[in-house]
Amino acid sequence: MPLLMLKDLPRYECLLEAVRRHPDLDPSACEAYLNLLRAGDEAYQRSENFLSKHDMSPGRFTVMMLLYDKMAGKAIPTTPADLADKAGVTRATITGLVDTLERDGLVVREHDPRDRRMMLVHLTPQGVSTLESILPGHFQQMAQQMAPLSQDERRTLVRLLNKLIGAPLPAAAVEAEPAAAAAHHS
Amino acid sequence: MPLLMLKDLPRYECLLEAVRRHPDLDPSACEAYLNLLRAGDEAYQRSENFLSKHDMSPGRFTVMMLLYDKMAGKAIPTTPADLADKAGVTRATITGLVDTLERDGLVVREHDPRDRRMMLVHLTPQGVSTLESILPGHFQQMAQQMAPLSQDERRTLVRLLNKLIGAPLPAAAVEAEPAAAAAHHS
DNA sequence: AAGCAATGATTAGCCTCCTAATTAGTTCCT
DNA sequence: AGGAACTAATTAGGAGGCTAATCATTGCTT
Repeated sequence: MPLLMLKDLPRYECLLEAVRRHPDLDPSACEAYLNLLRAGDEAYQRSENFLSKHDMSPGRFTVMMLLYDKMAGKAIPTTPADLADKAGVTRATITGLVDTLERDGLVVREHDPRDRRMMLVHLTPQGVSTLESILPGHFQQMAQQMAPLSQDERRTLVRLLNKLIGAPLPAAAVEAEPAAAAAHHS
Repeated sequence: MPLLMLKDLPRYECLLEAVRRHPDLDPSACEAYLNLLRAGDEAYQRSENFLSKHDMSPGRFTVMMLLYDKMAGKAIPTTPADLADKAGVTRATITGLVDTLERDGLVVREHDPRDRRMMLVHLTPQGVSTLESILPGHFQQMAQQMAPLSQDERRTLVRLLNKLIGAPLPAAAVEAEPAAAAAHHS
């Protein structure tokens, strides 16, 4: 949830004024950027707030969703490394999340019999039923958050956001950074 | 930076398929929601990444910006409570951030002479110059992130996001309220 | 067959955020 | 004047991120 942002976004006129002292400031970019962060943060926090009522955090929920076979309602055994990869966090983070999920009886770890370096994590029956008790509310919650937009507006929003997602940064201009972070070496 | 989300967003067909088992799922809402979170997170992380090169975090940066008089380039003394309020975090969080900023010589704390319960935090000259050395890059960074969108698209995006920001939640339905989905009482 | 590099998971230590409890100082009320 | 109630800031402890270092197992190489 940790965003930490301005509670009140600056008005557009203020941005225009600020350009006088800061010629690098692009008012329309800044406005779009701040609103994007604000909207994303708000959506995130609302979900987090919903999940917390079920003793769940976004991280825990994500892990459980990854272990859950949506169609069959079954548990899929998965390695921590795979979970980390799919969730987009480090393995160390997965270790911590699985620790608490296991403590709460929602998942179990066991050694992969073929390669004892690996663990296999999967939902317990209790984990499955807990997850299934949360999902309907979670879906409703998403639907409510997007309720202010019509189908058409949602399509437009998705189209615009997709222009931003994964857009390659000019990299050179962001900072003198030769071939480091943007490279394909994750 | 802590978001923890699916690295690969589900394709729309998958969402349609999932509706079969989960009737509460609204595919277009879900798609819009996931893309919003993804785009917001990506923008946030890029900024965080930029700031970290200057030994700065979003939290530290926000505090410094709040202490900075944009027009005059001066330091504005502010109480921790006021900072917490404007930044949208708790006072305890501000205490921690100001601790490290003070340790690094970027801000100073002093007692308010009128009311010794209160502290006044303000930027040091070093804090001002550090901030001013970061700002141009920060502004460029925002501009680059929004570069894929035209002026018109930015306006549209802001308009759509504003429909979401601060939209009142039906509240009743978000709470644990299973069957009565259609009934919105307030 | 023994050693060494690679791979998977964990641990350790740090940061930012939270809530709840504590400490310090002010104000208000007889 | 002396407490009671309030308000500001901090501390304590927890969660979830991160990176870097460590431990365990595998498998390759000689």
